[in-house]
Formats: sequence, structure tokens, C-alpha cells
Amino acid sequence: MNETATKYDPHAVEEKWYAYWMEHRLFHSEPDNREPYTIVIPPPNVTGVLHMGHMLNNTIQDILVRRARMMGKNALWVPGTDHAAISTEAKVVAKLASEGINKHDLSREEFLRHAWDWTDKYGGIILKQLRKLGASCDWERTAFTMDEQRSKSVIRVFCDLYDKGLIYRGVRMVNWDPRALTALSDEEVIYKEEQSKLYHLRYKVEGEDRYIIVATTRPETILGDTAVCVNPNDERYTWLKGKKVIVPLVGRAVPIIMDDYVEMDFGTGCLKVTPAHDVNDYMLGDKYNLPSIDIFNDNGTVSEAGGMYVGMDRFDVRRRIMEDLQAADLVEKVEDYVNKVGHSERTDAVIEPKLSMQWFVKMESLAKPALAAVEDGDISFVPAKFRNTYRHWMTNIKDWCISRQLWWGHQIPAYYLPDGGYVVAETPEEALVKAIEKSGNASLTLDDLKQDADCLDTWFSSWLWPISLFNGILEPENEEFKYYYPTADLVTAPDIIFFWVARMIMAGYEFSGKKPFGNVYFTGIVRDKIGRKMSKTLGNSPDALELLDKFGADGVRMGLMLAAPAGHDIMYDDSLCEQGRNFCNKIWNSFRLIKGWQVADEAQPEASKLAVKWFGEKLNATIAEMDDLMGKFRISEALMAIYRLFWDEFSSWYLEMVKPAFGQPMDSATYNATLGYFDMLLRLLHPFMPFITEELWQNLAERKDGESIMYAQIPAAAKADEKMISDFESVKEIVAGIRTVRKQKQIPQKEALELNAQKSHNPAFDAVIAKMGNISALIIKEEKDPTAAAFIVGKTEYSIPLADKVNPEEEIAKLHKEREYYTKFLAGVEKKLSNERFVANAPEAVVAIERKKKADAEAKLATIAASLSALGAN
RNA sequence: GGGCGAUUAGCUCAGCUGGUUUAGAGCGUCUGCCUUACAAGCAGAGGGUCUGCGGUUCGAAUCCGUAAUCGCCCACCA
Repeated sequence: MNETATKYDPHAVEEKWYAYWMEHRLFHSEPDNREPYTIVIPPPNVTGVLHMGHMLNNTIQDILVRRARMMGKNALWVPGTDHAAISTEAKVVAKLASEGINKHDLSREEFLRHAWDWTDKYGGIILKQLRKLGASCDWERTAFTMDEQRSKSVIRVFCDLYDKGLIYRGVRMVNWDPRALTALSDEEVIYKEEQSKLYHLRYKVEGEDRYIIVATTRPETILGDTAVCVNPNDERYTWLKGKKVIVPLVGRAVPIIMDDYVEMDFGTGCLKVTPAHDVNDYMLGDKYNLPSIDIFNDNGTVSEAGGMYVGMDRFDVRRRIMEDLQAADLVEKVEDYVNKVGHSERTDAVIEPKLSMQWFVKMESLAKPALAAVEDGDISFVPAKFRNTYRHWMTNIKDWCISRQLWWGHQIPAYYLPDGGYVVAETPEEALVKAIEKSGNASLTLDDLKQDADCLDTWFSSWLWPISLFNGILEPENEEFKYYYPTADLVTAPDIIFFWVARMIMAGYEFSGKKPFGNVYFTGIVRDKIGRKMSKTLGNSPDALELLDKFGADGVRMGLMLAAPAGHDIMYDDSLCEQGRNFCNKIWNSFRLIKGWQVADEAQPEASKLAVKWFGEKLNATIAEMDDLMGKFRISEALMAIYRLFWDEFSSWYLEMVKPAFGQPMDSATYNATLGYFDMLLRLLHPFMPFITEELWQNLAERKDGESIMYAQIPAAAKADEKMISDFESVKEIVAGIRTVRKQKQIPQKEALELNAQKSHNPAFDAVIAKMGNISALIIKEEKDPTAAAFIVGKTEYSIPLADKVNPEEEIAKLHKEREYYTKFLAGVEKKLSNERFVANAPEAVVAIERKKKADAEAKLATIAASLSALGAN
């Protein structure tokens, strides 16, 4: 380490200590007698790269884990990645396409080989990047949602739920992603407001020369129309009862149905019904036994069943059909219209509601204990407002569509028999046994069984994450599971509360009988300076690795944390990281100062003795404050507390008080106390800024190989001497008063001054005042010196005799200003006290405070009056 | 359409069960200083009728109502 550099250089330091921590396996945890503290990482996508959100989220987790470790707990942070079925498969498909390979020309096995190659190559890059941030994960436990243990757990759970009757297969209207070519769960659909059109189309009434007008946003779906619906109470349309209308262009006659689902005042009051491509229309179709014409292929082009525009994309059809309708004079009008359109969370494709055969989980019974856990506070949410969101979702929960028409993921363990029917089993061998039993056909072989081609939703493996990491599904009695589970805290972003958090809670109770974690800390969303969400398309997200490089990991961590109270979005700006970097520098330079001191065996100066005593109290108070704040997950406030202790109290006051004169040595008592304090400050800072604290801690004293600040304990708070702390605040004010006088009168610090004080002055810290103010003599003197520059601290007036330098008029003006303030203040207090109802109703303590305020203000005014009269004014 | 949350200094936010807060912090701004740890620094200063209105109370930034603005979540009006 280069002790002469005035700037902290994070680069070499970070690499060195991370390697040291790894080499000595300091992140590794095994069950022992200590209290466990466990966090499981929200697994990032296996092919993802580090972004601002990850940095925030993982910094918080690291702070919690490192702090727990330093409080003597057996801390474990388990890392891992998620196979992210849809997005990974999409990436692999795109990569193959760029090589001229079409996914569908490959067998499932061939495709999976490519996918695994891709995963091996790019997978886990993000985990390497987390190391640069300082994440103290137990990398030996790195897991993957598709590794063997996790995969087996998933399959076991599927079979278990199936056996319990909680998983079923059926034809339902699902959200279809025509780009990823798979069904999605409701949660994977993002509704976005879009500027679109409302098309008013003319439907001819069969056998009459009359038309009705139907309003739609999707004219292309008329190909699938099988009815037109009006409200039975709508008098405009009673004449339509029992009639049929002709679908424009298509020429098909469809019945008029009457249902009060239709809003009379929307559009024209006529609704076209396309049961195959709209959830509500499906419901109507079901109710009125309408035929359902599926006019789209899986990729969103028109199918043979559409009869026209076959093979054309749905959006091209929209344009074309409108041209054709215009030409046939079947368009009444076109209005601008804003509506919400569902998009795929992963591919952003516009969702097509589609009827298909899928697998579902019945959620109602799973939700019950999970809801109760949060309602009863067994699991607490930070901030608590997310309980509302959670409650609402849980009480309106719908069945979960878990099948995905993908290859990358856990293949559904359902096996179809040659003569129909299927069995669900953990392995093909077990399936065969069940199949033989079910069919009564003993000659069946493995080749006769055909496994369901679909994969499971990614979240069907993620919801088991906390349990499956400790193998709690397959071996619920294993030692690790019993020790580490339930985990302590979960740190995640609120946008996956339904995807993940809620489902983990359900899985926790269902598969382990216990909650998966005690607290859920919801982070904010990182936004840019003007409040926009950071996104690739906007290009407003700084490159995470560049930031780490520019400001150092500690600087970035601190910058993010300073602005990140729980659940509060943070507006990112580089100035935050600059502040973090500057703080690193401050710490660095304090260390340089301390290490530069010569130590001699001499008596401890009075000022140093006082400083040591005072800072000890201040340290105690801050430890207590941090304990309290961290207990409430007010992490940024805890950081601010230690930041201010270090910068304002330790650097600006303590070090200045004990600092020996230039070239002079320091007494060993003060020196050792200072080293002790510095050590303690480093410990308190370490969870937030792991690298610089390790570097300095290692250099602060001789350390054995393998020793680390990571395991240096943060002691429990002792009771602080509040009296001493508050007395010292007055001392600061006195010193500040002296500094102000010096500044106003342009008297340099090196010129010693005399200070007069009234007898109410507390002499306990005189040595400090003398040193910090460069005061040669502090004289208790009641009478006023008109040639002295005065200031008041508390009730006591202080003055510095300056002979000719004092301008009496300035002094008088200053006193008048103070008098004005205190007169007003006193009037306010007196008004309160003269209110009988206040005195009668307010608690005694509150009244006493007001009385003291009054007495203090009066004393102060008396002091001011005396000073004024001494100056010959009033 | 329902719900939730926010609105406090130029910016980002504290202020928890109303009373030692006629309101605090960090950053930024302004003024002096390259003082032998640190100019990414030091010493100071200025800056707010707590979104508006009404109410409860002896007392309101804090509780209640209401309006406005913003944000988020949920929902099957084409």
C-alpha cells in the first residue's frame, strides 16, 4: 500500500482482498453452534449482465450478511442463477439464427446441447461481476435452477402437487406469446397504454337492407366472429332479437345474442364476439354455445381457418382488411382511441389470447396460509405498504398456468399412453409402472410412453429456491436444511412480488411447513436523474462495471446506499458515487495522519484526555443508533450515522483535538486510544465499504495470515453518557464562536487570543477550548468589556478582548438582532404558558419544558441587555 | 374503474405513538482559505408560511376530511 498517496486507489486493493477472502474461504459457512443468518440471492438470469438494480439489491444483501457475520452469527449468503426459460431460449434461438440454423430443424436434444453450451459460456458472468462489487457469497454453494438437485426438486414438487390434485391439465384461454411461441402466466403480461384506433364497422342484417355498427380495436379478428352481442336492455337494438347479421367481407351469418355484459354506452353498444381470441368473448361463447374459430397460427399469422389473408401477419392483416373494408364501403368511421395492450414481459410481443391445452396449479388452498403469514406478521414486509398489494393479489388469486411451449427448462413429467390417458411420475421408469397399472397392459415398454413436450414456467423452479438450495424438498431431514432454513431476510425488487415472493411463501408453507424467510426487504427502482426507469432502450443506464472502475466498489456501494431507503425509488446521479469516493478518500487520509504520528512515552495532555473520553461516548451512542436503524432496515440512515461520526466527529473534532503540534510526538495513551477508535470505525464501516476497510484494518496492526476484518466483531452498544455528549455540543459552539470572531476580525488561527466568560461557563472542557480555539487564557469575568467581540452560547456570554479591532456599532447591531429573535421566541412561549387550558391539559413534562424555555430565554435576554448597557446602548 | 402511496430547503430525503424541531440531514449554492492528513479538502453562511383549503385539539409537518398534482399496483369496456 502506498501510504504517501493523498488519494485512495481502489483498483489493486479490491482485487487483492477479494482474492484473499476467497483464498481463505472466508465466505464459506458450515452449520455449527452459532446462530445462523441466511440470505438466498434472488437468482439473476443465467445469461444476464450486471446492471444498476443488481448493484443496489446485492449491496444491500452484502451489508446485511457482513454485518450479521460481524455480530457473531454464522452468516451464509447463497448465490446462484436462474435458467430464465423464455429469455434464454430466445437468446439461443437468435444466436442459432445468426448462424443460419433454425430451431425447428434441430431435435430437442440438439437444441438443448446448444443451449447448455451457451449457458456454460455466458452463464455466470453476472456472478463474476458481483465479486467486483464485493459480494460475500459462499461461491462453493453456487446453484442453478436447472442443476441436478434443483431439477429433481422441481419434478418431485410437480408430482406431489399432481397427486394432491392441485395440478390439472385443461383447455383454457391463455396468454399466447406469438414470438416466443409459448403460453404465459397472467403475471408475465404487461399492459401498456397505446395510442390506437377504434374502428366502426358495418354489419348487414341478414335478409334486410339495414346495418348495425360494431366498434372494435381489432378488425382483423372479424375472421373469427361467431356472433354479435348487444345489451338486452338496449332499446336501440330490441328489433334485432332473433336476427342474424353478416360478418363484413367474410359473408358469414352470425346470430345476435343478448347479454348484459355489453356496456350500452361504450362504442355503439354492439360487440362483435370472437370466442377464440378474446377472454370475454370466450366467456360469451361458452355461455351461448357459439362456435370458436381459431384464425391464427401460433406465430400470429392467419391460419387456414381464417379463410382469407392466410399466412399474413396479424398486423399486416389489420391494415389490409381496413383497406378492403373501405373499398367495400363497410367502414362507418375510425376514431382515435387509447387502450391498454398486453405485451409479453420477456419478448415484448403483443399477447394473443388463445385457447389451448395447458397445465395449471390450483392456487386457492396454497394462498391461504401464505396470506395469513403476512397478515399475522410471521413474515414482515419492509416497507409495510406492500402488505396491501400482497393481500389484494392473494385474495383474488387465479390458477397459475405453468406449462410453456419451450425446450429450455424442466420438462413436464407427464407421460402419455399409446391408447390415451397419461400418468405423472418422477422418472420414466416409475411412469412405466404407473402406466401398466393404469392401462392393465403389461407389455408396455418405455418406448411406448411419450413425455409431454412442454417445459415448466421458470418461476415454478424459483418458487422453491430457498428450500431447494438446502435440498429441503428431496431430503427434508438433512442437517443443513434444518440449520439454515428458514432463511432470515429476502432482499428483492417489488416488481416480482407476485412472480416470486408470494409464490415462495406459498411453496414454503406447502413443502416445508415453514415460512421461507422472516423479512422481505423491498428495494426501490433505480431511476435516472429525471426519474425515468433505467432501460437499455433509453440508454440512460450507466454501465455498472464502468462505474465500479471509476469510483471503486466502495464508492459505488456507498453512493447507492446513501439514496436508497427501502421501497423508495432512487434517482441515480454520479454525484452519489462521487460522495462515496470522496468518503473513501477521507478515511484514507485519516489513516495517513494517524500512521504518520511519532509516539513517545510522555504525559497525556488534558485536551487529549477529554477528547478520548468524549469520543468514546460518541462512539457508543452511534453504535446504539446503528443497531436501532439496522434493526428497522433503515440502512441508508445507519450509513449516514457512521458517515457523520467518521467525518464530522472523528475527523473534524477528535483528530483535531488530539493532533500533536507539527513535528511533535504523541503520547502513547492517546495514540493507542486513537488506534482503537479507528479500528472500531473501520468495523462499523466494513459492511458498507468492505474493501477499503479491510485494506486499512490490515495495515493498522500486525495481522496473522487469514485474519480479516470480516470476522472482527462489532460489540453491542454500551450506554452512552448523554450529559457529556450534550456538554460537548456547547464546547463546539464556543469554538465556532471563536472561529467566527477570528474570521470577522481577520485574526489568523496561529495568533493566540484571550477569552472571557461569565461565571455560568462550564469549565470541564477548557483544555479543549484552549486547543481548538488557540486560547491563551480563559478568564471568568462578569463585567462587560466594551472593546471585546462577544457571542452567546446557551445562557453564557463569551467575549474576546480586541481593543481597537472592535466596532461597538457592529456589536450593538448583533445584539439587537439576537434580542429581536429571543423576544419573539419568548412571546411565543409565554403565549403558550398563559393559556390556562395548555397548563391544565398538557403533560407536566411538556409544561416543564416550556417553563425552562421561558427561563432560558429570559436569562439570555438579560445577558443581552447587560451587554448592551455596557456598550452604552439599549 | 378500483386500490395504494407520495407531496417538507435548488435536488434527494429524515422527521416513527401529535408537545425540548417557530422543522433536520446529505448533496448543491454563496463567502473566506492550497493552514505540514485530505482542495475529492478546511472554516463559515444563506436557504422552507412542511401542496391548497377545511376540521379535531390547549397544541398539527404529524391525526381526520377535501381538492390538486405526481407515481405505483390491480381490473374482462370491445
